[in-house]
Amino acid sequence: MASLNVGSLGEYIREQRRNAQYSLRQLAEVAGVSNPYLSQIERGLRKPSAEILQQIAKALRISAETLYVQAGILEERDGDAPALRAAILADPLLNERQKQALLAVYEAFLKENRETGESSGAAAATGTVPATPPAGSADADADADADADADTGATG
Amino acid sequence: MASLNVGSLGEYIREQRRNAQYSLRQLAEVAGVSNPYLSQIERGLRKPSAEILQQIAKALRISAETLYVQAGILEERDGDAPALRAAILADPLLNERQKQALLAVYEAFLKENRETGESSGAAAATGTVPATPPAGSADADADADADADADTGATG
DNA sequence: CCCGCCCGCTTGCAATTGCAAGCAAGCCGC
DNA sequence: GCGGCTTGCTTGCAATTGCAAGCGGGCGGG
Repeated sequence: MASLNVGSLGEYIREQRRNAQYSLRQLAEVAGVSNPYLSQIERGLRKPSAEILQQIAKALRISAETLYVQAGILEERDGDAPALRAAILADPLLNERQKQALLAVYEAFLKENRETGESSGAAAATGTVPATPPAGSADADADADADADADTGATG
Repeated sequence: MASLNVGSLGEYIREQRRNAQYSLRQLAEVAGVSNPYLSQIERGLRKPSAEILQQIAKALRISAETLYVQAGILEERDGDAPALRAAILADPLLNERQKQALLAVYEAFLKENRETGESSGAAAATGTVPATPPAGSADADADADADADADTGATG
Protein backbone atom coordinates (compact mmCIF):
# COMPACT_ATOMS: atom_id res chain seq x y z
CA MET A 1 0.00 0.00 0.00
CA ALA A 2 1.38 3.35 -1.01
CA SER A 3 2.40 5.39 1.97
CA LEU A 4 0.59 8.26 0.37
CA ASN A 5 -2.71 6.56 0.93
CA VAL A 6 -1.86 5.62 4.44
CA GLY A 7 -0.88 9.21 5.08
CA SER A 8 -4.18 10.53 3.84
CA LEU A 9 -6.00 7.88 5.85
CA GLY A 10 -4.40 9.06 9.03
CA GLU A 11 -5.06 12.68 8.24
CA TYR A 12 -8.63 11.81 7.46
CA ILE A 13 -9.12 9.96 10.73
CA ARG A 14 -7.59 12.84 12.67
CA GLU A 15 -9.85 15.27 10.91
CA GLN A 16 -12.94 13.23 11.66
CA ARG A 17 -11.83 12.79 15.25
CA ARG A 18 -11.52 16.52 15.68
CA ASN A 19 -14.85 17.08 14.04
CA ALA A 20 -16.29 14.72 16.59
CA GLN A 21 -14.43 16.64 19.30
CA TYR A 22 -12.79 13.52 20.67
CA SER A 23 -9.31 13.50 22.10
CA LEU A 24 -7.05 10.79 20.81
CA ARG A 25 -7.51 8.79 23.99
CA GLN A 26 -11.23 9.17 23.97
CA LEU A 27 -11.54 7.89 20.44
CA ALA A 28 -9.11 5.08 21.13
CA GLU A 29 -11.17 3.99 24.10
CA VAL A 30 -14.46 4.19 22.30
CA ALA A 31 -12.98 2.40 19.30
CA GLY A 32 -11.36 -0.25 21.46
CA VAL A 33 -7.83 0.27 20.15
CA SER A 34 -4.77 1.42 22.03
CA ASN A 35 -4.18 5.12 22.01
CA PRO A 36 -0.54 4.87 20.95
CA TYR A 37 -1.60 2.79 18.01
CA LEU A 38 -4.28 5.26 17.04
CA SER A 39 -1.65 7.99 17.26
CA GLN A 40 0.63 6.03 14.98
CA ILE A 41 -2.21 5.44 12.56
CA GLU A 42 -3.06 9.12 12.43
CA ARG A 43 0.57 9.96 11.74
CA GLY A 44 0.77 7.34 9.03
CA LEU A 45 3.31 5.21 10.87
CA ARG A 46 1.19 2.08 10.82
CA LYS A 47 -1.24 0.58 8.41
CA PRO A 48 -4.21 -0.73 10.32
CA SER A 49 -6.18 -3.77 9.34
CA ALA A 50 -9.73 -3.54 8.12
CA GLU A 51 -10.96 -4.68 11.50
CA ILE A 52 -9.27 -1.79 13.21
CA LEU A 53 -10.64 0.59 10.61
CA GLN A 54 -14.06 -0.84 11.29
CA GLN A 55 -13.70 -0.18 14.98
CA ILE A 56 -12.49 3.35 14.40
CA ALA A 57 -15.25 4.08 11.93
CA LYS A 58 -17.86 2.81 14.33
CA ALA A 59 -16.50 4.99 17.10
CA LEU A 60 -16.52 7.98 14.78
CA ARG A 61 -19.99 7.03 13.64
CA ILE A 62 -19.00 7.03 10.03
CA SER A 63 -19.26 4.14 7.64
CA ALA A 64 -16.41 1.70 7.58
CA GLU A 65 -16.47 1.93 3.81
CA THR A 66 -15.41 5.54 4.05
CA LEU A 67 -12.24 4.53 5.81
CA TYR A 68 -11.70 1.56 3.54
CA VAL A 69 -11.78 3.91 0.59
CA GLN A 70 -9.29 6.20 2.25
CA ALA A 71 -7.08 3.22 2.98
CA GLY A 72 -7.29 2.11 -0.62
CA ILE A 73 -8.84 -1.27 0.04
CA LEU A 74 -12.17 -0.38 -1.43
CA GLU A 75 -12.91 1.36 -4.66
CA GLU A 76 -14.39 4.76 -4.37
CA ARG A 77 -17.76 4.96 -5.90
CA ASP A 78 -15.89 7.22 -8.30
CA GLY A 79 -17.48 10.57 -8.59
CA ASP A 80 -19.50 11.70 -5.69
CA ALA A 81 -22.60 12.30 -7.74
CA PRO A 82 -22.58 8.86 -9.37
CA ALA A 83 -22.06 7.34 -5.96
CA LEU A 84 -25.48 8.26 -4.77
CA ARG A 85 -26.98 7.35 -8.11
CA ALA A 86 -25.44 3.93 -7.86
CA ALA A 87 -26.59 3.55 -4.29
CA ILE A 88 -30.13 4.40 -5.22
CA LEU A 89 -30.13 1.95 -8.11
CA ALA A 90 -28.55 -0.75 -5.99
CA ASP A 91 -30.89 -0.46 -3.07
CA PRO A 92 -32.80 -3.72 -2.92
CA LEU A 93 -35.56 -2.20 -0.83
CA LEU A 94 -36.74 0.09 -3.59
CA ASN A 95 -38.62 -0.78 -6.71
CA GLU A 96 -37.82 0.70 -10.08
CA ARG A 97 -40.40 3.43 -9.89
CA GLN A 98 -39.16 4.60 -6.54
CA LYS A 99 -35.58 4.52 -7.69
CA GLN A 100 -36.38 6.73 -10.63
CA ALA A 101 -38.35 9.05 -8.41
CA LEU A 102 -35.47 9.39 -5.97
CA LEU A 103 -33.08 9.97 -8.82
CA ALA A 104 -35.34 12.68 -10.17
CA VAL A 105 -35.42 14.41 -6.81
CA TYR A 106 -31.69 14.11 -6.54
CA GLU A 107 -31.12 15.55 -10.00
CA ALA A 108 -33.44 18.42 -9.18
CA PHE A 109 -31.39 19.20 -6.11
CA LEU A 110 -28.15 19.08 -8.06
CA LYS A 111 -29.61 21.45 -10.59
CA GLU A 112 -30.81 23.74 -7.86
CA ASN A 113 -27.37 23.80 -6.32
CA ARG A 114 -25.70 24.50 -9.63
CA GLU A 115 -27.94 27.44 -10.26
CA THR A 116 -27.62 28.91 -6.82
CA GLY A 117 -24.00 27.93 -6.45
CA GLU A 118 -25.01 26.63 -3.10
CA SER A 119 -23.96 23.40 -1.58
CA SER A 120 -23.33 22.19 1.88
CA GLY A 121 -19.74 23.22 1.99
CA ALA A 122 -19.66 22.19 5.56
CA ALA A 123 -16.56 20.38 6.64
CA ALA A 124 -18.83 17.62 7.75
CA ALA A 125 -19.19 16.51 4.16
CA THR A 126 -18.76 12.95 5.21
CA GLY A 127 -21.76 13.06 7.44
CA THR A 128 -19.81 13.38 10.60
CA VAL A 129 -22.00 13.86 13.56
CA PRO A 130 -20.20 15.83 16.22
CA ALA A 131 -20.55 13.72 19.28
CA THR A 132 -20.24 14.99 22.78
CA PRO A 133 -16.97 13.89 24.27
CA PRO A 134 -17.45 11.10 26.76
CA ALA A 135 -16.01 13.13 29.56
CA GLY A 136 -15.82 16.80 30.29
CA SER A 137 -12.49 18.39 29.61
CA ALA A 138 -10.94 21.68 28.73
CA ASP A 139 -12.25 21.53 25.21
CA ALA A 140 -11.10 24.96 24.15
CA ASP A 141 -7.59 24.30 25.33
CA ALA A 142 -7.52 20.87 23.82
CA ASP A 143 -8.56 22.26 20.47
CA ALA A 144 -5.85 24.87 20.59
CA ASP A 145 -3.26 22.24 21.30
CA ALA A 146 -4.71 19.99 18.66
CA ASP A 147 -4.43 22.68 16.06
CA ALA A 148 -0.80 23.15 16.80
CA ASP A 149 -0.24 19.43 16.57
CA ALA A 150 -2.14 19.22 13.35
CA ASP A 151 0.27 21.60 11.73
CA THR A 152 3.14 19.50 12.89
CA GLY A 153 1.45 16.35 11.67
CA ALA A 154 0.93 17.72 8.21
CA THR A 155 4.66 17.95 7.85
CA GLY A 156 5.06 14.24 8.45
CA MET B 1 -12.51 -12.16 13.71
CA ALA B 2 -14.49 -15.30 14.41
CA SER B 3 -12.77 -18.32 12.97
CA LEU B 4 -16.12 -19.32 11.60
CA ASN B 5 -16.01 -16.44 9.19
CA VAL B 6 -12.46 -17.16 8.24
CA GLY B 7 -13.43 -20.75 7.67
CA SER B 8 -16.23 -19.85 5.33
CA LEU B 9 -13.95 -17.41 3.56
CA GLY B 10 -11.45 -20.10 2.83
CA GLU B 11 -14.13 -22.49 1.68
CA TYR B 12 -15.55 -19.81 -0.51
CA ILE B 13 -12.20 -19.05 -2.10
CA ARG B 14 -11.56 -22.73 -2.72
CA GLU B 15 -14.98 -23.08 -4.28
CA GLN B 16 -14.45 -20.12 -6.56
CA ARG B 17 -11.02 -21.41 -7.46
CA ARG B 18 -12.45 -24.73 -8.47
CA ASN B 19 -15.17 -23.05 -10.42
CA ALA B 20 -12.46 -21.18 -12.25
CA GLN B 21 -10.63 -24.50 -12.74
CA TYR B 22 -7.40 -23.17 -11.30
CA SER B 23 -5.01 -25.23 -9.28
CA LEU B 24 -3.92 -23.75 -6.00
CA ARG B 25 -0.55 -22.85 -7.49
CA GLN B 26 -2.04 -21.32 -10.56
CA LEU B 27 -4.31 -19.07 -8.58
CA ALA B 28 -1.52 -18.16 -6.22
CA GLU B 29 0.67 -17.16 -9.12
CA VAL B 30 -2.00 -15.14 -10.86
CA ALA B 31 -2.99 -13.53 -7.57
CA GLY B 32 0.62 -12.80 -6.71
CA VAL B 33 0.56 -14.55 -3.35
CA SER B 34 2.54 -17.54 -2.21
CA ASN B 35 0.89 -20.87 -2.78
CA PRO B 36 1.45 -22.10 0.78
CA TYR B 37 -0.21 -18.99 2.06
CA LEU B 38 -3.14 -19.43 -0.25
CA SER B 39 -3.41 -23.00 0.96
CA GLN B 40 -3.46 -21.84 4.55
CA ILE B 41 -6.09 -19.25 3.74
CA GLU B 42 -8.31 -21.83 2.08
CA ARG B 43 -8.00 -24.10 5.10
CA GLY B 44 -8.77 -21.25 7.44
CA LEU B 45 -5.36 -21.28 9.10
CA ARG B 46 -4.58 -17.68 8.33
CA LYS B 47 -6.61 -14.56 8.08
CA PRO B 48 -5.49 -12.56 5.07
CA SER B 49 -5.44 -8.81 4.90
CA ALA B 50 -7.76 -6.87 2.66
CA GLU B 51 -4.93 -6.35 0.19
CA ILE B 52 -4.42 -10.07 -0.19
CA LEU B 53 -8.15 -10.56 -0.59
CA GLN B 54 -8.10 -7.90 -3.26
CA GLN B 55 -5.39 -9.76 -5.13
CA ILE B 56 -7.18 -13.07 -4.86
CA ALA B 57 -10.47 -11.56 -5.96
CA LYS B 58 -8.83 -9.98 -8.97
CA ALA B 59 -7.25 -13.25 -9.96
CA LEU B 60 -10.59 -14.99 -9.61
CA ARG B 61 -12.26 -12.18 -11.51
CA ILE B 62 -14.76 -11.56 -8.79
CA SER B 63 -15.28 -8.33 -6.94
CA ALA B 64 -13.12 -7.71 -3.92
CA GLU B 65 -16.24 -6.71 -2.04
CA THR B 66 -17.49 -10.25 -2.33
CA LEU B 67 -14.49 -11.55 -0.44
CA TYR B 68 -14.64 -8.68 2.03
CA VAL B 69 -18.18 -9.69 2.85
CA GLN B 70 -17.12 -13.30 3.29
CA ALA B 71 -14.30 -12.19 5.53
CA GLY B 72 -16.66 -10.11 7.57
CA ILE B 73 -14.96 -6.79 6.99
CA LEU B 74 -17.71 -5.41 4.83
CA GLU B 75 -21.40 -5.43 5.43
CA GLU B 76 -23.46 -7.32 2.96
CA ARG B 77 -25.48 -5.08 0.77
CA ASP B 78 -28.79 -6.84 0.62
CA GLY B 79 -31.31 -5.59 3.05
CA ASP B 80 -28.85 -2.97 4.06
CA ALA B 81 -31.08 0.03 3.96
CA PRO B 82 -28.66 2.14 6.03
CA ALA B 83 -26.21 2.10 3.12
CA LEU B 84 -28.31 4.46 1.06
CA ARG B 85 -28.89 6.61 4.11
CA ALA B 86 -25.18 6.91 4.55
CA ALA B 87 -24.70 7.70 0.88
CA ILE B 88 -27.24 10.47 1.04
CA LEU B 89 -25.63 11.98 4.11
CA ALA B 90 -22.21 11.63 2.56
CA ASP B 91 -22.97 13.29 -0.71
CA PRO B 92 -21.02 16.54 -0.79
CA LEU B 93 -23.16 17.98 -3.55
CA LEU B 94 -26.20 18.22 -1.33
CA ASN B 95 -26.87 20.63 1.46
CA GLU B 96 -28.39 19.57 4.72
CA ARG B 97 -31.91 20.48 3.77
CA GLN B 98 -31.73 18.47 0.58
CA LYS B 99 -30.24 15.51 2.40
CA GLN B 100 -33.07 15.48 4.88
CA ALA B 101 -35.58 15.84 2.07
CA LEU B 102 -34.12 12.88 0.20
CA LEU B 103 -34.08 10.85 3.36
CA ALA B 104 -37.72 11.69 3.96
CA VAL B 105 -38.64 10.55 0.48
CA TYR B 106 -36.61 7.41 0.95
CA GLU B 107 -38.27 6.62 4.25
CA ALA B 108 -41.66 7.18 2.69
CA PHE B 109 -40.83 4.67 -0.03
CA LEU B 110 -39.63 2.14 2.50
CA LYS B 111 -42.84 2.52 4.41
CA GLU B 112 -44.83 2.19 1.23
CA ASN B 113 -42.99 -0.99 0.38
CA ARG B 114 -43.52 -2.43 3.81
CA GLU B 115 -47.24 -1.90 3.51
CA THR B 116 -47.47 -3.30 0.00
CA GLY B 117 -44.81 -5.88 0.52
CA GLU B 118 -43.36 -4.94 -2.83
CA SER B 119 -39.77 -4.39 -3.75
CA SER B 120 -37.49 -5.09 -6.65
CA GLY B 121 -35.70 -8.00 -5.19
CA ALA B 122 -33.22 -8.38 -7.96
CA ALA B 123 -30.35 -10.07 -6.22
CA ALA B 124 -27.14 -9.40 -8.03
CA ALA B 125 -25.28 -12.56 -7.22
CA THR B 126 -21.55 -12.67 -6.89
CA GLY B 127 -21.30 -13.16 -10.62
CA THR B 128 -18.60 -15.72 -10.69
CA VAL B 129 -17.05 -15.93 -14.10
CA PRO B 130 -15.28 -19.21 -14.73
CA ALA B 131 -11.94 -18.39 -16.23
CA THR B 132 -9.82 -20.68 -18.35
CA PRO B 133 -6.81 -22.05 -16.53
CA PRO B 134 -3.54 -20.36 -17.58
CA ALA B 135 -1.95 -23.62 -18.62
CA GLY B 136 -3.17 -27.00 -19.73
CA SER B 137 -3.01 -29.73 -17.15
CA ALA B 138 -4.60 -32.99 -16.21
CA ASP B 139 -7.80 -31.28 -15.16
CA ALA B 140 -9.77 -34.40 -14.54
CA ASP B 141 -7.12 -35.79 -12.25
CA ALA B 142 -6.59 -32.50 -10.49
CA ASP B 143 -10.29 -32.25 -9.78
CA ALA B 144 -10.37 -35.75 -8.37
CA ASP B 145 -7.50 -34.99 -6.04
CA ALA B 146 -8.96 -31.66 -5.12
CA ASP B 147 -12.23 -33.27 -4.11
CA ALA B 148 -10.47 -35.60 -1.77
CA ASP B 149 -8.61 -32.71 -0.22
CA ALA B 150 -11.74 -30.71 0.07
CA ASP B 151 -13.26 -33.35 2.27
CA THR B 152 -10.24 -33.33 4.48
CA GLY B 153 -10.26 -29.56 4.64
CA ALA B 154 -13.84 -29.48 5.75
CA THR B 155 -12.87 -31.40 8.83
CA GLY B 156 -10.39 -28.74 9.85
C1' DC C 1 13.11 -48.91 -12.15
C1' DC C 2 14.21 -43.86 -13.19
C1' DC C 3 13.06 -38.92 -14.15
C1' DG C 4 10.30 -34.74 -14.66
C1' DC C 5 6.19 -32.48 -13.90
C1' DC C 6 2.25 -31.44 -11.32
C1' DC C 7 -0.35 -31.27 -6.95
C1' DG C 8 -1.31 -29.42 -1.97
C1' DC C 9 0.84 -28.83 2.27
C1' DT C 10 4.71 -28.16 6.30
C1' DT C 11 7.94 -25.39 8.47
C1' DG C 12 10.98 -21.69 9.91
C1' DC C 13 11.67 -16.97 9.54
C1' DA C 14 11.38 -11.80 8.67
C1' DA C 15 8.39 -8.06 8.65
C1' DT C 16 4.31 -6.08 10.25
C1' DT C 17 0.53 -5.21 13.43
C1' DG C 18 -1.35 -3.91 17.83
C1' DC C 19 -0.56 -3.46 22.65
C1' DA C 20 1.16 -2.23 27.53
C1' DA C 21 4.09 0.59 30.14
C1' DG C 22 5.61 4.83 30.39
C1' DC C 23 7.41 9.71 28.98
C1' DA C 24 7.09 14.74 28.40
C1' DA C 25 4.34 18.72 28.09
C1' DG C 26 0.33 21.69 29.11
C1' DC C 27 -3.38 23.26 32.16
C1' DC C 28 -5.65 24.02 36.53
C1' DG C 29 -6.26 24.52 41.55
C1' DC C 30 -3.97 24.87 46.02
C1' DG D 1 6.30 26.22 43.98
C1' DC D 2 3.42 21.62 44.32
C1' DG D 3 0.19 17.81 42.80
C1' DG D 4 -3.41 15.99 39.76
C1' DC D 5 -5.33 15.66 35.50
C1' DT D 6 -5.27 15.75 30.54
C1' DT D 7 -2.92 15.46 26.13
C1' DG D 8 -0.18 13.05 22.28
C1' DC D 9 3.71 10.33 21.65
C1' DT D 10 7.95 6.72 22.42
C1' DT D 11 9.47 2.22 23.02
C1' DG D 12 9.89 -2.72 23.59
C1' DC D 13 7.53 -6.86 22.91
C1' DA D 14 4.17 -10.70 21.63
C1' DA D 15 1.25 -12.26 18.12
C1' DT D 16 0.11 -12.33 13.46
C1' DT D 17 0.89 -12.14 8.50
C1' DG D 18 3.08 -13.58 4.27
C1' DC D 19 6.95 -15.75 2.24
C1' DA D 20 10.83 -19.04 0.71
C1' DA D 21 12.57 -23.56 0.87
C1' DG D 22 11.23 -27.84 0.78
C1' DC D 23 8.33 -32.27 1.64
C1' DG D 24 5.53 -36.20 0.11
C1' DG D 25 2.41 -37.92 -3.21
C1' DG D 26 0.40 -38.83 -7.95
C1' DC D 27 0.96 -39.16 -12.89
C1' DG D 28 3.11 -40.01 -17.35
C1' DG D 29 7.05 -41.14 -20.26
C1' DG D 30 11.60 -43.44 -21.18
